[in-house]
Amino acid sequence: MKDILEGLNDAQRQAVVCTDGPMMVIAGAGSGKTRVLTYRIARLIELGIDPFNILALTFTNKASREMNARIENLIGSEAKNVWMGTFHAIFSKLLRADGHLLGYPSNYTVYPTDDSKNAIKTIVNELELDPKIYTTNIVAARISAAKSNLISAAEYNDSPELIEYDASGNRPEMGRIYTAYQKKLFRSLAMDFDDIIFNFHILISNFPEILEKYRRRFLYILIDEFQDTNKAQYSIVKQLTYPRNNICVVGDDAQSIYAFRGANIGNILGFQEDFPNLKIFKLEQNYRSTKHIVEASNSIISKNKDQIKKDLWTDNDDGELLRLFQASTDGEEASKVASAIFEKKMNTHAKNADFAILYRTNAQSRAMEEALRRLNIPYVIYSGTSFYQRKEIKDLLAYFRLTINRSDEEALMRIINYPTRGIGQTSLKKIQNTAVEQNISTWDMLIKPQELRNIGISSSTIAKIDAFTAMIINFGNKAKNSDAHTIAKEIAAVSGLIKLAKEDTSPESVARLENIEELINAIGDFTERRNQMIAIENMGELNQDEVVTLEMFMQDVALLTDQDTSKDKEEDRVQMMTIHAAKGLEFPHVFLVGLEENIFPSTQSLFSRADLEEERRLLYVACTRAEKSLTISYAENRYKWGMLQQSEPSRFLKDFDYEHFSQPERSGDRFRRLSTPSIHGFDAFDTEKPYSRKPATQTPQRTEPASASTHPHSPVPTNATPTDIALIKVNDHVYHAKFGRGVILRIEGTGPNKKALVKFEEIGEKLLLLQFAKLIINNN
DNA sequence: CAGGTATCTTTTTTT
DNA sequence: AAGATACCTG
Repeated sequence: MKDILEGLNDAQRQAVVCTDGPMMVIAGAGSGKTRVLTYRIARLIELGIDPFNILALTFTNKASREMNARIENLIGSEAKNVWMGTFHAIFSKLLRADGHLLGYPSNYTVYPTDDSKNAIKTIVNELELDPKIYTTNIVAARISAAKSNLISAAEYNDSPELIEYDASGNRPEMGRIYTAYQKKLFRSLAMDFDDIIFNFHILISNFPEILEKYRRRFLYILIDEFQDTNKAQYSIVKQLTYPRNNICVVGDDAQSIYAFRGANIGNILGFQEDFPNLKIFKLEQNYRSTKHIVEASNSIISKNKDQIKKDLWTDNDDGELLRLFQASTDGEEASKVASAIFEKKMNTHAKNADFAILYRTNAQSRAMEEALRRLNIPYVIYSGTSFYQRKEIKDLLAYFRLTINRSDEEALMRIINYPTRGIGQTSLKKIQNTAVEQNISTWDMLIKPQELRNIGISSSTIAKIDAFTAMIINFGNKAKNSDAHTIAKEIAAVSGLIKLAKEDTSPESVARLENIEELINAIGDFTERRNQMIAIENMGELNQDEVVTLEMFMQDVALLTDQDTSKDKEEDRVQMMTIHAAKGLEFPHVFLVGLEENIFPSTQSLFSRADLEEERRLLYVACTRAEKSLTISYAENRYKWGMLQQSEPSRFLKDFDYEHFSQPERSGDRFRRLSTPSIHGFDAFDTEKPYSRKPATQTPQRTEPASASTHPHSPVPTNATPTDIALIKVNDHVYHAKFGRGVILRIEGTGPNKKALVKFEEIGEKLLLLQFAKLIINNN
């Protein structure tokens, strides 16, 4: 026990020692929060708490794996028995056990985002609604928000507020779509990500005996990144921990970056009200970064209004000054980053893995990749879900999914005619419609030849359908008794997917084949690992009944988003990822690229202070990842959708305290640009300015675009409808914009930099780069 | 019904 | 620039 407490500072130790009752740790960036969590769990176990009674919830698989490893380091293999995982991983597992009470079998499918969006698209189609109004993304976001806030489809349709909201947004049918969507999911015996949380909440709310069971099981509950929990998650945890209230939450409001997913910062603020005898600990000493980095980061976050007062400090050295540079294009930015890494490696003998390149959006990785490759610097991209989103992988997974759950409609539709086997759109549409009418799954229709004949499917088509269903049934029978690796290989071959990939000899197709092989290998690894675990549990005796099935693999797969696919683990590579993915991680040298308006902050966050503050917290997260050095950059021009577009430096750059920066590399003149107010009209709603700070370099000077009179235009009145849509008329083209009702006042500039000054009722004037405007404005 | 070509749409962020 | 989709032809 002594050992465990050693090496902790006072605040950390107090938090670790306090084992019972509700407690909250407000932990600044790099203050040893994971340390507190892992030591606390280790201590609980040493005090004699059964690890099976401890529930530790995280937000990423990566975080839970790391924590598990660290606990194992402290106390050995008992750590494995802790219930540790993401909210989704843990509750989906529990739903496999008890979901039958809600009508879900244990082999229900988890729909990845793509599939739920596809289902929504189908529904909008079926209900004959306008897909331009009911766009998949908007509908998906509404449904997701509803579930995160524990609003069922029925409640949604009963809520005057929501009805009013949707009506005023010109989307009165939203509730109907939600209802149809849930019905469709249930018919497919599928849940989307939000359903996992939502349904588990229903389960414990409607079945007291189940709630009681879990209350007795989870005597101690710990939550990492508490600031990222949404209402549904919080409600579950609150119920589970009652009446013992042995709950420990760890978080940092300054690092809340998942509001878009329903994360509710109010959970942190309200926690104290829910647990009056709460003990609060603050970790404010940063062990990770140099003084310059900590202080520069503080200067950023201090510009936010909504925050819990905190004073992050460090005892570490001043370290290097931060660097900021400008490049003329995204390509040049990438080359500069690559050469900087190259040089630093030469000068300091740093390893590749000491470097991280962070960006706001995944799309920015490409330029970086090319530059690194040119200099032969090895890299790895942590791009969340990308492997599982490749077409060939989704195809093969769809075969697996259908093998396990034949009601899985998205999987069925994806592969019933892929590779092509002569089952066409028209027949399928007919079959699907009939299935919907009879409220059975499409699969159940497919296996009724008589019914198919009745609705006019030709006998040759029926024969093809029979062959297909027979194949899947055959897979299903074999999958029950053979191990995952064997059946996976068989499915890949028999389905014809491998043959299809081999027919084509293009490099892309070769890559596809490799991906298929990689997935199959991953399943092989999985099978082996599980077999070993089973063998250990059985003391080496191999029990014939215990086969590692494909179903076991598939239960994990939808929830894996990290790169969990075995390949090249600890190799020495430069790491590239989005800032979101970097949360919780640290790197000696960080390059933060693309600090430009409309990227960072993102276009979609420009119109509310809350969104803008979330972007600023994201910047704070990015900066605090760095241990020794931090280099920030932006490009003046950037390729977007294949077009070179002008970019402006991010407004956030002027939030930094420049005494922590070295002089820009060539001319002092560059800082001047930083203070250029990026967009007219921002002032109209920017309640945060004026910022009271003295720039290290000279005072901002507006570099105004070409005079307004270049292209005199009479105001174009809008047909403003009571929606959030503006009509913008430019050169005889009429566009719909999503900024609110507006009128174009004038056009400025020419060529690629042409801008329109638009007056919006809600937010005042805004200068839209027309090229850019085209992107966010749908042509009517 | 399949395969080709022309046109359109897309980008926040993640479980 | 790339992937999805709509349309067209055999």
